[in-house]
Amino acid sequence: MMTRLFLQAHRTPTLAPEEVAALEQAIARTVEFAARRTIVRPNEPLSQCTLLLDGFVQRYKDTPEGRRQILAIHVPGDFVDLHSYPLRQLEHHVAAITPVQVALFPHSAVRALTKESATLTELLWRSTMIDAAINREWIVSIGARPAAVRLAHVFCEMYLRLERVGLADGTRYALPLTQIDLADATGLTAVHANRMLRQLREQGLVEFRQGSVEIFDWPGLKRFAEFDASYLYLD
Amino acid sequence: MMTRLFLQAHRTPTLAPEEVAALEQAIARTVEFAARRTIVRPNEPLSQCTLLLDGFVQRYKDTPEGRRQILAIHVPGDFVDLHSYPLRQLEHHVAAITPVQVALFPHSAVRALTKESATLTELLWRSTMIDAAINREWIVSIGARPAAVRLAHVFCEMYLRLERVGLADGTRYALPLTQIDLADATGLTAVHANRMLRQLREQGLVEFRQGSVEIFDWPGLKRFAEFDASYLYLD
DNA sequence: CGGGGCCTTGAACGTCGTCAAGCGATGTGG
DNA sequence: CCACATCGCTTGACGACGTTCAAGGCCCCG
Repeated sequence: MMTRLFLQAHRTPTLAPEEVAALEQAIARTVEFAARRTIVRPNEPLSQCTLLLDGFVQRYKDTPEGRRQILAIHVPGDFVDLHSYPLRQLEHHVAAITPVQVALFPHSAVRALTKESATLTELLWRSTMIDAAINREWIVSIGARPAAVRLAHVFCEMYLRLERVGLADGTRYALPLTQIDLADATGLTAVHANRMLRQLREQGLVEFRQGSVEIFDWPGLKRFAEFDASYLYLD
Repeated sequence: MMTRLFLQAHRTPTLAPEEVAALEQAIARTVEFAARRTIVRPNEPLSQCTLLLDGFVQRYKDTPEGRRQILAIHVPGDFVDLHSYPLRQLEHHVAAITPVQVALFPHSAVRALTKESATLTELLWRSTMIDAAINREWIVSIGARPAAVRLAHVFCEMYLRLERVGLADGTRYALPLTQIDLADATGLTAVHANRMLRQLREQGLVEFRQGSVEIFDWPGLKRFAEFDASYLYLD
């Protein structure tokens, strides 16, 4: 059951057993990538989609001035580029953060799934729309929240997303990013991200160390981050 | 042909005549809204999608601190909330900017369309993914570009989107926003947006006055904005 | 043992936000 | 028909949040 984590993360709409089977059978093969390896390059014709089975993946763009903006951080159970099915190519990079294992769905198989079942169509489409909802929340964070709040917000979001696929251990979870990654995701410099992380730690809210997060005070962190989970559509 | 502008904006994949007809017949009715009226409220159950026929629409979120972040600006031919079909409710506001006319597609009709044609499914899905690609580019702008460049980038984007649906007159087009709206879209304050607009004007790149934009130097503006249109997927 | 990431901290600077005031246009009610 | 309020635009002065530049430490790896 390669699709187990995906279905655990996306429970609406509910699939019939034969729809689950069809989804499972749409997988052509699995592949592994080493840490920091590129998975998809911008503007190259694509013929398959990538479901993340294990490890962490990022999507990002670089600006001509040499700044990198991370657009999304993906956890196991996420389709990292399902949008390549309707778009046919992507305008951003997709790269492994850690060593990863992925399952590949040929576009032709995705198309076949949409023909077979309107419910399956809805589920796949929905998962790309939740991705977009996360993008929107990041716009709000980067555009309207001060640095420390942005970081706190990321820790809240990643906690819920990882917890949902069974990758949180109480209030602790692995988030194998560098402070540079975190800065590139939140529109900050690494220096300032570092200072804000210290502040969050000293406030007793959350600690980020060596790629892992420990939440000391979940209600306090949520309050500080102005975190409202409705954008994750967990229902 | 209510769907004319939508099909003009989205030419890939190409529909067969009967698919165009099916799309057209999925419209239940048209409705008008006065300027600045709310069209969709967050977290309310939705049963239809809204295609913008005429006028401008914004999507936004408010933070507890009272800052408003605009997430998207929609022009005629845009489906402003097609994502409500798979999501069933939205986590943000949708509101008219100007007086608008919209066409309503019941979710049941959208579902029927996805059953009828995989190509239609792909087209509708694709339009929501282009929306998401625009969200991503806004993340880059807000996260990694200085104020003046952000504004210049918006003017480039809106020019191409409006030009595609025949709403640009040479290098001039209507963009009926206030400076406050522009600031809320770019993560700036109105005061600073005002100063940067003056700078762009004095640099001879672009002028924004009374809800309309005139581009004086398109190549220069594109260069200044680091504008790469591939995220609009115009093919 | 040397080199390169990554993290950490300090100091100085600058972009952008805040506060404040004034202007013109619009609209509403006395 | 005028008085007054409201809204958007504009500009100045000041302050702050975040960046830049710089240096040093730690750790891993070749």
